[in-house]
Amino acid sequence: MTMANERLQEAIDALKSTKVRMTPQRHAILEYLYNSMSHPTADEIYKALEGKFPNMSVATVYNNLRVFKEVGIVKELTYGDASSRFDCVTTDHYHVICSECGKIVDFHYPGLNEVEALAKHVTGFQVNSHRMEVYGTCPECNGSMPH
Amino acid sequence: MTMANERLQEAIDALKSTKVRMTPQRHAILEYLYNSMSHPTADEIYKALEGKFPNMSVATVYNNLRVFKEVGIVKELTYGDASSRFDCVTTDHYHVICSECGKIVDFHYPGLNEVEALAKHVTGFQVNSHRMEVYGTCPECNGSMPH
DNA sequence: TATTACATTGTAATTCTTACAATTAATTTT
DNA sequence: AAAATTAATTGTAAGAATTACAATGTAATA
Ligand SMILES: [Mn+2]
Ligand SMILES: [Mn+2]
Ligand SMILES: [Zn+2]
Ligand SMILES: [Zn+2]
Repeated sequence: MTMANERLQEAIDALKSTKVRMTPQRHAILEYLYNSMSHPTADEIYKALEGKFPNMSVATVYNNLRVFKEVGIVKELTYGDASSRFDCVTTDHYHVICSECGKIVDFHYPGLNEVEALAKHVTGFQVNSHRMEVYGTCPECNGSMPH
Repeated sequence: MTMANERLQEAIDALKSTKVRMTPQRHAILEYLYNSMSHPTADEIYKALEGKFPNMSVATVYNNLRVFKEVGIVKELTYGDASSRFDCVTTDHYHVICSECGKIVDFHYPGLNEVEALAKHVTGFQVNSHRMEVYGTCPECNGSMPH
């Protein structure tokens, strides 16, 4: 069994332990998320599945992504004007985003606990999370790829 | 002369050195930004000025905020679903955001150059910036205020 | 003053997302 | 297995934020 399939199965099991029913659409959306290993938008998922589900509504994609978020098997990455992207890797990690082509690549970094602590100290806030992203250009876009 | 007025004057001078003309609407938007010292939305600015400029269009607010961004005297803070906020402090700083009431408070932290360097190293991206925000609840919202 | 360039206004269009009511499907009860 | 209940899907309308556009207005320049 592939890595992706294994994690997909875990997600399905997580859903089973709630009142959330498994449906063909739901399964397909999850399957797409876990196999793509990218960070697709709702519309990308919708378009990718319209061959298999010609009658599926875009509302179904949004509905289910919300359900998945609530259960905790998907995270939403929000951006300003552009549409949200969805990440089926819910363990802590950060993203590097290409300003040219929009590509998103995961990377890990030992927590920024100090930043949270300092913010708490200087502002008096009760701090519970942070968001961090790095921007730049990917190897394909800055012409530094060997060819 | 107050601090805010001093910085407002600098912004006006910065505009003078370009082809950007000073208009009453422009001046009022800048004045509001520099005096409020908050991080208002386009609509908040629009509403705050409609007494003084009953005929001002919301498009004018957006147009001018774009101009100010291009000149470099204003920064846009983008969020997922919610509307953008605008910051007339363009020097490097981070924000703590209250999840309850939306309040945004500035704080400083010695640059996260290491994070950028690591991201570059592990992803091969040409890195040029990052975004970081801390989330929590403000003293007013978490009931820890003396009263 | 005439010309030109830039700015404002009002409104329509666009994009992403959610709301809603009707229909369909899955689960539970009988 | 049939009936009753509950949840999910669908199609479309509505919402909110932002931008596009054409007409009008104002400032700078010749
Ligand atoms: Mn990711
Ligand atoms: Mn700020
Ligand atoms: Zn790229
Ligand atoms: Zn608060």
